[in-house]
Amino acid sequence: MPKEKRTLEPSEAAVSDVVGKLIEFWGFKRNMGRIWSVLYLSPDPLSAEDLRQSLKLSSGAVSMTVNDLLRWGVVRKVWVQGERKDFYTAEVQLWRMISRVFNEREKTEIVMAIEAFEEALADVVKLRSSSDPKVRARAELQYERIKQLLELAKLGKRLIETLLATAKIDAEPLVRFLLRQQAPSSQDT
Amino acid sequence: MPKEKRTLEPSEAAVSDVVGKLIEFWGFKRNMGRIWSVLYLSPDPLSAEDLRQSLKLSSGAVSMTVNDLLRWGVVRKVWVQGERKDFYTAEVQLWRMISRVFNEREKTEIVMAIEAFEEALADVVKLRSSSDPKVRARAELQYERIKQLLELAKLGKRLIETLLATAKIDAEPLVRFLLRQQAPSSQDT
DNA sequence: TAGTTCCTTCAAATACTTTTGAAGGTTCCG
DNA sequence: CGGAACCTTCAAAAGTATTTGAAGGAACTA
Repeated sequence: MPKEKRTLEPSEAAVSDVVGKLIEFWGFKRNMGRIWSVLYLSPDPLSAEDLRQSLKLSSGAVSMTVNDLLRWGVVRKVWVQGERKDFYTAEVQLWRMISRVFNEREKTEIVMAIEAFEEALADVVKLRSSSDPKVRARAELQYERIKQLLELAKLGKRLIETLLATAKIDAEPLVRFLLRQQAPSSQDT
Repeated sequence: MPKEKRTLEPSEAAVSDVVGKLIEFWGFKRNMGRIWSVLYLSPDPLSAEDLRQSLKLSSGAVSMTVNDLLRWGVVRKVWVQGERKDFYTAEVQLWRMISRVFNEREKTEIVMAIEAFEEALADVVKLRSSSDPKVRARAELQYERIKQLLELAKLGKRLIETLLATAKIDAEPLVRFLLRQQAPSSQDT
């Protein structure tokens, strides 16, 4: 059993850093992205110790971060023949991962926003029949504006749902739609 | 000149809190969302002082946050007849706002990721012709995986570009596409 | 049972972000 | 010029989030 392996290739380090940044930008912990990437690029499952060495993390950090990843379903625990410790692999189906996250996080978030906007809208509606013309005018404007927000949120919700459906049926509506778009004039920033 | 106005209606507070949270989730400062919302719901331009009182912020926070919003082009400074201080209004064109942000932030982010993936891919390609079969196999796998990431990133870029185009042409391809989807079975969770 | 190995937990440490408010600058006005 | 109103800046404070590593527990082996 080799016990050497500890450092990442430059390209592996680069990828895990980029994914780490993206994922952080995305609202997760950077190390979640880094660990996932290392697993994703590894031909075989890795142990917590491997990850600890590759990414220079503390044992606690590896344990906690890996558990986060397991909870999000983007990493899996695997049993390796004759090994006592746990090994991990990355979920390689990118769409699946993304849809899981969208479903649990983005969707929840937006659904809550929609509800809140609806409530606010209901409050404002009451004021639209106020006897005070000033109040009425104000309510009228706010009604329109909140409605805009609500519509935007609903549009967002639909976009997310479309993405989710896409991930399930795999590469269906949205992806097709987007791919169809391709080949624009020529500009490439 | 009335000097009373200081507190928000419950519905205003609710909306600004929701938008604040959304915007924070989104990677901006919560107060950016809160201030923008208050302006968005106000029939007329507000001064820094108005904002300070409505949201119980320090003068410094208002100044800095409003400047952030101005820089992002989602709030505008306006001159009010016979007033010495500055007044502000919210950009009300939601699509415009969003597209501006997407263009400056998301797109930059993803373009950088694409470049990094391409570099990593180039590195790995070199190893594909190694004489060591182990190295070769590893490189082969990593090549495929990084390519997947790259493709995903490019898909993301296209999605963003579609959104941007949408905002310009206003309510064109994507919005239509999404609206077309509408009217599913009935569930409204 | 005792000794290993490994994983998890959690309080403390560190690092990062946001907010505050006082100091300083600018503009305007009398 | 002097004072008032306003905006900005920035160092310090407060608040969050992340990371560490030592302690403890579980599972296995001999």
